[in-house]
Amino acid sequence: MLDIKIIRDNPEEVKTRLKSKLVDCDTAIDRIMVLDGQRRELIFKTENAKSEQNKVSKDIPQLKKAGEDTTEILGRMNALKNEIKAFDDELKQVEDEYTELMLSLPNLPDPDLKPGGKENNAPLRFCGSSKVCDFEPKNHVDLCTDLGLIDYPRGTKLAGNGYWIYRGMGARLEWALLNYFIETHELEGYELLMVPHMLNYECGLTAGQFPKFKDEVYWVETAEDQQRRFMLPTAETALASIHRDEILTEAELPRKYISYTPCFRREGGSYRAEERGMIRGHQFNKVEMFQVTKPEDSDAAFEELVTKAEMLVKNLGLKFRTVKLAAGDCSASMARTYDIEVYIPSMGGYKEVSSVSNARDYQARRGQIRFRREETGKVEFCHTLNGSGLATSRVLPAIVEQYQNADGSVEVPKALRRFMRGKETISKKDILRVQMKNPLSCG
RNA sequence: GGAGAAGUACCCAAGUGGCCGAAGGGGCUCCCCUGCUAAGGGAGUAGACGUGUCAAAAGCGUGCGAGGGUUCAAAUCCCUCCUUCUCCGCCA
Repeated sequence: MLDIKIIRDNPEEVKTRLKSKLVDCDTAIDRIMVLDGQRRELIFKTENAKSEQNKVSKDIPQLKKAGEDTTEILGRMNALKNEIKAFDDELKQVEDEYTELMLSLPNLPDPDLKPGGKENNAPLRFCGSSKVCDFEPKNHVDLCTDLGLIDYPRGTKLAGNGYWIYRGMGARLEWALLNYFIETHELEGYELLMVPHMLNYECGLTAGQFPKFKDEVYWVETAEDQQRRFMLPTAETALASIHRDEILTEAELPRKYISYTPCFRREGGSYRAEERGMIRGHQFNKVEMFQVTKPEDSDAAFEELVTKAEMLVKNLGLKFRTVKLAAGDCSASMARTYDIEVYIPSMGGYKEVSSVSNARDYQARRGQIRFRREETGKVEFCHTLNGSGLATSRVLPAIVEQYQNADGSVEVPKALRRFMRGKETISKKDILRVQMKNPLSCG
C-alpha cells in the first residue's frame, strides 16, 4: 500500500511512476483524491457530532438524579444519534471504496529502473560457461525420464497435468538441493521456519497478492465452516505475515528468515509447449529467504540476498546470469527485482531460479509491520525483502542438462555430494539399484 | 467431532448500562530513605490508529478478542465470528 500523503502531495508524479510499471492508475488515483477529500470531510462531521454526543451524555445522569426534565435533551440526542448514523454509513461507503482502490495500487518502482516491460530487462552479469559437448545433448525431460529421476505420467495420473513425481535418485537429488540451500542459509545466520502451507486471506493481502490476484491461487474450503484458506504460492506469502500487526524493537531488526515449502500455482493460460517437464508446474519446491529491516538498511539487505542467491547457483557450478528487471516486469508489490536465471541448454536460454525483491514499506503498510526507533521513540514501518534461495525444481533441470555425460549419465555437482552419501554420478544402473532395495517400488 | 468455560492495558486481575480513557496487584522507569546481602516510602506507566498540522503540538474521535445490533448512553445487554483453556471422543 502506498502512503496516501505521497499521492496527496504529488498525484501526477505517482501516476507517471506507475506508468513506467505499465499500469495505468490514472482513474484510480483521480478517484482516490476525490474519496480522500470526502473521507476527511465526513470524518470531521461525524467526529464533531460524536464529540457533542459525548459531552451531553455526561450530563444526563446528573440531570436525572436532580429530577429534571430530560425530554428535550433526549430529543436532541436522538437527532444526534441519527445524524451520526447517517455520517457513519456514508463514511463507511467512502472508506470501503477508498481502501479497495488503495489496495489495488501497485508499489512504486525504484527511480533507477528502466521503464517498460520484459524487453527492457538488463542482464547485469554472467557467470559460468557452457560445457562444450562432443555429443548430441539431451534435454532435461528425456534425461529425467531415462534416468528414472522423474515420473511424469504417474504424476499426471495422481493429480493431473502440471504435476510430477520425483523418484529414486531424482528425489534424492531434489532433497540434497534443499539440504544444501538450508544449510548454507543457516550458516549465514538465517532462521529456518516451517510454516503452514494453507494460509488465511490476510496473508495474501499483506504480501500484496490479494485482492487482485486471488484467482491465481488454489483455495481450500471445508464443507462445514466457511473459513477459506489458500495453498501458498510461495513461502513469501507466509513470511510476510510473520510480524503482521506487530511493533518490533529496533534491536530485533533485521529479522532474517528462510523457509522451505512447496509452492502451489494455478498458472492459468500458461506457456505450455516451450516449457516442458518441470519448468512450470502447479506445485514446485522452493527455499525462500526473507528479511524485515529498518528502511535505511534495505538496500544493503537487497544486495546481500542477491549475492546469496548467486553464490548458491555458482557453487553448484551452473552457468547463470543476473538480470535487473525493468519496472514493468517487477511484480505489483515490489519496488525492485533482480532475477537469477540459470542456463537451460535445451531451451537455448535462461530460466529464473531466483527472484530477489525489495518491497520497501509496501507490504509493511498492508500488514502493519512496524518497529519503534529508539532515538525518537516513534513507530515506523519496516521494509520487507524476499528472494528465492532457490527454487529447486528449476535448478534440477539445469543440473541434469549442464552435467550430462555422453553415456547419458549425469554427474552430481560437488556441493551436493555430501548430501547424497558421496554419490558422484547418476546413471541408469541406479534405477535398478533403487528398485531392488525397495520392494514397494513398482514399475 | 461432542460438552463446557473464558478473552480487559507489559503481565495477573476487578468490573452486569452513565460517576470506567477502566479498581487492585506485579513488573518497569524516576525520586527519597536506609548500609549487613535487600527492604521501605513516594511518583509515573495505553499503547496504537485516525483527524488536525508545511511539519509538529494541543484539541477531538476510535479503542476492554473481531464485526454487527439494542439504547440518549455499552467493557457491561443481544447476535455472528475468531482465539484460548478444560473434559470426552478420534487420531499421525
